[in-house]
Amino acid sequence: MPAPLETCISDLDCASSSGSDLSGFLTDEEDCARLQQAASASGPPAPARRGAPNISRASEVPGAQDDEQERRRRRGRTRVRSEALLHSLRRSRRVKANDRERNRMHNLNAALDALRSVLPSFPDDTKLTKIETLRFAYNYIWALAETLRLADQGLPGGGARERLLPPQCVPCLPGPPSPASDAESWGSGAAAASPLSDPSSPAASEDFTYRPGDPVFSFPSLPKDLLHTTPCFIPYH
DNA sequence: TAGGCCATCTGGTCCT
DNA sequence: AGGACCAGATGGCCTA
Repeated sequence: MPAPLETCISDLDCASSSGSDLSGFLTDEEDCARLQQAASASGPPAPARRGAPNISRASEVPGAQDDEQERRRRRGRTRVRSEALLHSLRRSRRVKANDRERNRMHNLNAALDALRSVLPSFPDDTKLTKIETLRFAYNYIWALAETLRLADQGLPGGGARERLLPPQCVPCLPGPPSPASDAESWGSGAAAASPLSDPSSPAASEDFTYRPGDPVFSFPSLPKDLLHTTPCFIPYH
């Protein structure tokens, strides 16, 4: 036979697993108040009360046996209350931890959004998934670094950087897509298109799969061979 | 309807 | 002790 307090606690447990919206969730104070109210309302354990007159006050029924019963009842009440408060404390900590975790994930998502915003994308309303954002950022950084490296090799003195990567091209280089020509320049697919000479290329180790027709980012001023070794792409959604 | 993506909850672990 | 971080579980939403 479930006591009111147990019912109350199980209600709280149910609330904790009910889903994402915590707007209707009990606050810590509400938890405590509710639990304490339930504990006091439930009074002594049911078996002690059953079928007996009110003998809760020791002064009314003197005697060692009754005193012992009263002590047991009090111990029981104390134990129930401490368990309830412990439960409430745990619950309160859990709710706070959930809140922190939610904020942490929101911050992480905000950082991902910031990363998306500096990555070239096409079409404009395409939103990269998290994993796509990370992979593409990896590729993009690799491509820019490779651009600088080749520029330095070809045109020592540093002027090449500005010529190859004018400010307006960083970070949004793409321009109008030309899937057909790009796909052609990539060959018939990722595997066919990338006889990668550079093992450090992201494409050499990742499962990037480019399909003909996918929008491909082309770097207008990049050497052609860099295009072949730089699988920057945005997959269709 | 299955699969992918995502948000959230949760308990464990590590760090300050 | 409390917070940050992490990974697993779960359920909702969307799309092919």
